[in-house]
Amino acid sequence: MTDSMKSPRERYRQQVREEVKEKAWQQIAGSGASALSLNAIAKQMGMSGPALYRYFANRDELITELIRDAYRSLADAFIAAASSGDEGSGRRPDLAGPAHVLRRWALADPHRYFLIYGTPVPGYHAPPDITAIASELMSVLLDATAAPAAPPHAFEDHLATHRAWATNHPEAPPAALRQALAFWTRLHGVLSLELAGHFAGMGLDPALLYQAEVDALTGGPAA
Amino acid sequence: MTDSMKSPRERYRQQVREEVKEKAWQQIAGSGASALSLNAIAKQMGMSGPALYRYFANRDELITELIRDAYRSLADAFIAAASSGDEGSGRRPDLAGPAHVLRRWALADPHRYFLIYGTPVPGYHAPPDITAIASELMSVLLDATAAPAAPPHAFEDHLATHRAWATNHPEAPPAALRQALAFWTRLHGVLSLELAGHFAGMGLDPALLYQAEVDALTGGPAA
DNA sequence: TGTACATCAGTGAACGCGCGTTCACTGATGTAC
DNA sequence: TGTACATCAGTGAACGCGCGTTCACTGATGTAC
Repeated sequence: MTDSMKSPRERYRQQVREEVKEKAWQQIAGSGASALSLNAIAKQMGMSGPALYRYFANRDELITELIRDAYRSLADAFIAAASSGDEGSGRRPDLAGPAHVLRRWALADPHRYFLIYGTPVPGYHAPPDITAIASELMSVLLDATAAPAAPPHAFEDHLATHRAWATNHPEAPPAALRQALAFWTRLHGVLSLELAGHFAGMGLDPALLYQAEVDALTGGPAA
Repeated sequence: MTDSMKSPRERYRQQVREEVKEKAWQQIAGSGASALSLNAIAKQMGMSGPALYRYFANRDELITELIRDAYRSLADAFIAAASSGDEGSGRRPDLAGPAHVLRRWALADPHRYFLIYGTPVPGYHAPPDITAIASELMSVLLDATAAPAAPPHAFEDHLATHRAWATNHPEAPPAALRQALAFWTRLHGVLSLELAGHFAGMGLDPALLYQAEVDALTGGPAA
C-alpha cells in the first residue's frame, strides 16, 4: 500500500508514532534507554500519558520498534555505501567503506549504538524480524569481504562446517567468513570502548586506533 | 591497620558492608545494574531500608564500590596469572595467559563484566582511584607484551608521542603499546558480543573465535 | 447535500507499586573512671 | 568489678516522586445512505 492510498487518519497515526519515537530517541540520547518513560514522552508532546497507548501497546513494543529502526538504519547505511562504491564498473569490494560507515553511524548517536550493542536489557528477546536484519548486516559485510589479509588459522576449519549464519553466501571461503567476523568483533571492540569513554584519560586518538585496525583487516597502508 | 587491631564494632561493620555488596551482586546478576535497589537489598538481609545508610552514604556510593571491586578483581586475576607464569626462571612473557584469564573472568559473571565495560551509566564518573586500577590493568598487560606479531603501522608513530597511559613503561617500544591496545580492544570486542548474545543464533563456537583472535595477536598456532 | 451512525483520538481519575532518602527515636554495645 | 556515659546499629513513619497501565468517558472526525 502506497502512502497516497492511506486514509488521512492512518497517515496521522503514522505521523504521531514517528513523533513519539523521535522524542524517545531524544530521551535515550539524554539518559540512556533504561530511563525511557512513556509518561515523560507524552508530557513532552503535550499529551496525557494514556494517550500513547493508542499508538503502542506498551513500553516494550516501543523499545522493540526503536531497536528495529536502529538496526534498519545501520543496514541501510551499509547498503547505501556499498552500492555507491560499486557504481564504477569492476571496482572490487573492500571493508574500508563499511568500516567508515560503521564508525560514523556509531558516533552520530552513541546511545543508539548501545541500544543495539551495549549491555543487553535483562529479559528482552528480539523478535525474529530483527534477527533477520542483523543477519542482513552480516550479509552486506560478506559482500564487501575481499581477499583476506590475515594468515590462515585452524578456526577456519571450524567455520567451514559452522556457517549457518552465512547461508546467503554458500560459496564464500572460510577465510572470508573469518575476516567478516574479525571486522565485526574488532571494530566493535574499539568503538564500544571509545564510546564508553575508556580511552578518555589515555591521551591517544581513537580515530587512529580504529584506522589501524581497519588497515590490519584489509591489508591497507602499513608503516 | 591489621584486622586484629580493629574493634569488634569495626569488624562487624566490614562484615555487613560485605554482605550488602554480596546481595547487590546477586541482584545485578539477576536483572542488571539498573535494577539495583537499596530497599530490596535491605529486605533480603532482613533489615529495613534506611538501615543501609549506616553503611553507604547512598546508592551511588554502593555502585562505585562495586565497580571498584570488579576492577580490583580483574586486576588481581591478571597479576596472579602473570606471577604464576613467571615462576620458572626466564620464561618469557606472553599475552595468551592474560587472554585466558580475561575470558574466564568475564564468563564467570557477565553482569560484572558489563558493569565495567558495558553501556556507561549516564552521568556517572569514576573516582580517580578507580581510574588508577584501570591503568594498573594496562600496566600488567604491557608487562606481558612480548615481540609483536603484527606488521608495523603508522599508528605506532602516533603512539610514540601519545603514551601518557603507559608512563609505567617508558622504555616499551610503540609496537608493544599497539599490541597491548589491540589485545584490549579485540578481546573486548569478541567478549562483549558473546556475552550480549550476538553470536547466539549463528551456530559458531565463540571460544574458538576468541582463541583465533588470541593467536592472531601472539603469532600463535596458525593453520 | 444532509443526516445518522460508527470509529477512534485523547482526557482525567485511579490503582498499585517501588524507589531513594530524612528524621526522631529505641535499645544494645562499648568505653572510661 | 561496677557504675555513668557515649557511641552507634537499626526501626518505623513519612515525604515526594514517577512509573506503567486500566477504565469510563467526551468530542471530533470520517463513512454510508
